[in-house]
Amino acid sequence: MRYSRYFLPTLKELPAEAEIASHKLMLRAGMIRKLGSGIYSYLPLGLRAIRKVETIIREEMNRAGAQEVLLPMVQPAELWQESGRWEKYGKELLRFKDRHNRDFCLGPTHEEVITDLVRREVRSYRDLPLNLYQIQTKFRDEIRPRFGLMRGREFIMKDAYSFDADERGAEKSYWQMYEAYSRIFTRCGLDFRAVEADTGTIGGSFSHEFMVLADVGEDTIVFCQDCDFAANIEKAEVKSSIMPSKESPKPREEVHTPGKHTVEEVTGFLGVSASRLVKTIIYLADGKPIAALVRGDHEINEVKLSHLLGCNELELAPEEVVKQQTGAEVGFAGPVGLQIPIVADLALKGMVNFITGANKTDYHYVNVNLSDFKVSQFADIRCITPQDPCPRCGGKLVFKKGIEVGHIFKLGTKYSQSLKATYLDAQGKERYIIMGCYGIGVGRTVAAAIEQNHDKNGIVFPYPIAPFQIYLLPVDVKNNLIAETAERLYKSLGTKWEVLYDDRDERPGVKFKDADLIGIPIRITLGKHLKENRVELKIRKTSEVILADLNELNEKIENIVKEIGG
RNA sequence: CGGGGCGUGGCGCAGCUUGGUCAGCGCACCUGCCUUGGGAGCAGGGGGUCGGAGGUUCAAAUCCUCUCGCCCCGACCA
Repeated sequence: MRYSRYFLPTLKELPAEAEIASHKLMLRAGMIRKLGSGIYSYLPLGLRAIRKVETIIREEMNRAGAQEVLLPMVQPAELWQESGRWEKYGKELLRFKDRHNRDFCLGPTHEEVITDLVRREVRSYRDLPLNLYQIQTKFRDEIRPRFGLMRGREFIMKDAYSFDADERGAEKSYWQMYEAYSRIFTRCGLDFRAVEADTGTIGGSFSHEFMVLADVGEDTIVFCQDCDFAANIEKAEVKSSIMPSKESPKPREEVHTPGKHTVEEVTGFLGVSASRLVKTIIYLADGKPIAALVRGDHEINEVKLSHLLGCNELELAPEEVVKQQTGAEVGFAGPVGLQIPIVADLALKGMVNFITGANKTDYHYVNVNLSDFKVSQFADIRCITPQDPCPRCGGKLVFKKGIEVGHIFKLGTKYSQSLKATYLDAQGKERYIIMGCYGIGVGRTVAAAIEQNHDKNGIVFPYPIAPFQIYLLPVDVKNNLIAETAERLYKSLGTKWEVLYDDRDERPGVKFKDADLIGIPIRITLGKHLKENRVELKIRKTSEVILADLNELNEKIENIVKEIGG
C-alpha cells in the first residue's frame, strides 16, 4: 500500500476525548473515529488489525471443529419473549418497531437466534455435537460506554454456541473452546490469564474469563502464587478461618459520633482499627430491603450476595429507604433493632465487642455482640483480600487488573428448555440439547493488545496482528537512487509481506514519527547508506537497527520475523 | 439514572468573571520559494450562523431559561 494514497489520517495532537493509551493511540494512528457515544468507524488501518485478529480466531475455531455462520442482527421480539429475555434484558436491549408496528431488537447476543435455528434442524443425537460461530456486530445500549473500543455500544464480537447430547459431550466442547481461546490469545501476542468467572444463576464451575493483564482493566483478578488458582474477584470464594476472640463480651454502650459517617471517620474518631467495626449496608433485593453485614476493613461482594439471596436485581437502597428502616441518616445504620432480614459475612462469627451504627443519627454502639441481634444467615458475602489465603491451597494471593477479552460459559439447558430445542437419543427418547456459549470481543482484543504494547512514541503491534508487517521508508523521494530502489523493493517485498510504502514527499522526521506511531513491526529505511547498497532495518519493539545489504535483505527480514514471533 | 466537567474553523485551545475594540492563537490545509535522517523556514491564502432554540439589552461567544451532544466517577458486560 502506498501511503500517499492510503486513508490514514494520523493526529499529531492528543484527542481531548480519550483517557487511556489504547484509545488515544487508536485515534492518533488513524485506526478509528467516533460517530457517537460508544459507536465507532473503523478506518483502513484499524480494520486491518481487526481482520488479523479475526483470521486467527477463524483458524482456531475451525481447527476446534466449529463452523462459521452469520446470523441476523435485527431480531423479532417473539423469540425474545419466548426465552423470557424480552422482559429481563432491560434497557441494554435496543428495541424498535418496523413499519407494521411489530417489535424488534438489535441483537446484543445470539442465543435466541441460534437456538431457534438449531431446534428447527437438529432432530437426532446423530446431528450432535455441533458448534456454530459467527463474527458479527453486536449492539448493547450500555449505560456508560467508555474508553473507545474497550466498551462500545456497537462492537464486533465472535460468538460461538455449542450443542451437545449429554453432559460429558458438553464438558468436552467447553474444554475444546478453552483450548482454542488460549491458543487465540497466545497467537495475538497477549499476556493473559484464564480465570474462573461468575456463572450467574446457573451455577457450577463452568465459566472462565480470559483476562488481558493491564492496569486500565475494569476487572480485578486474583491468582495464587503457589497453585493454579485464578479467579475474578467476583467469584473467588473466601476460605474462612474463624478465630474466636478471647475477649469476653461487654455490655453495649451508645457513643456520640457527630457527623462521622464513613468507616474511616468513625474508627479514626474512636481510635480503633477498621477490623473492629461492622458495616451495615441496606440493599433492595428485587425491591425488598435487606441488611448485609461485613467487617469494616472488608468489601462486600454484590455478586455473591445476589446469588445467596437468589434475586434478579440487587441495588443499594436509596436514602429514603435507609432512613425509613433505620430511623437515622445514612451512615449510622446498625443491626441492633433492625426489622429486616440480616445477612452477615462469615468473618463476623468470631467477633466480639465490635462497633456498629446505632440507628440514630450521630450515634454508634460500641461493644456490640452477636447476641444483640438476630442474623438470618451467615455466608461468604465479601471480596477476598490480599490477607486471605488461597482458597485452594492456602498459598499467597496476588491481585491484578484485567481486561476481559473472552468469556466461555456452559449454558446447560437454559435456552434449549425455554425455546424447546430437543433431539431424540438412541433410545428414541426426547431430550434437551445441552448448550455452551463462547464470546470474544474482537475490537477489545485489539485495544487490549495496544494497551499492553505501546511506548511513548506510539503503538508497538505484536507481529501476528500488525496491520502491516513492513514499513518501507525512503527518506527523500526526490532522490532518484532512493526513489527507484524504494519502488523496486515495494514490488519485490510485496510478494511476501504486507508492506506500507511511505512514498509521501515529506521530510524524514514526519515519516519516522508516523512509522513509530502506527507501530508496524519492521521498518526499512532507505537513506544515506544506500550509496553502499545498504538499507536500515529497524525493529519497532526493541529499537534495534540492523544494516542490511540489498542482496541479503529478504534473508535478514526472515530472521527478524522468526525472532519477533511470526 | 445520580454526581462532576466540556461544547468557539479539521485537531488542540484562549476569550466568558466585568456584554461593545472579539472572531483570535498553535497545528493541519492550499499556492510559491526553500529544505530533506526524528513532526523545518519564509511569504501569501482559504475556512468558524462561537452546539441548538428562546429571552434580556441600543449591543450577546460573553448574562438568563430551555434543549441537544460529548467526556469523566458509580450500578453492566465481550
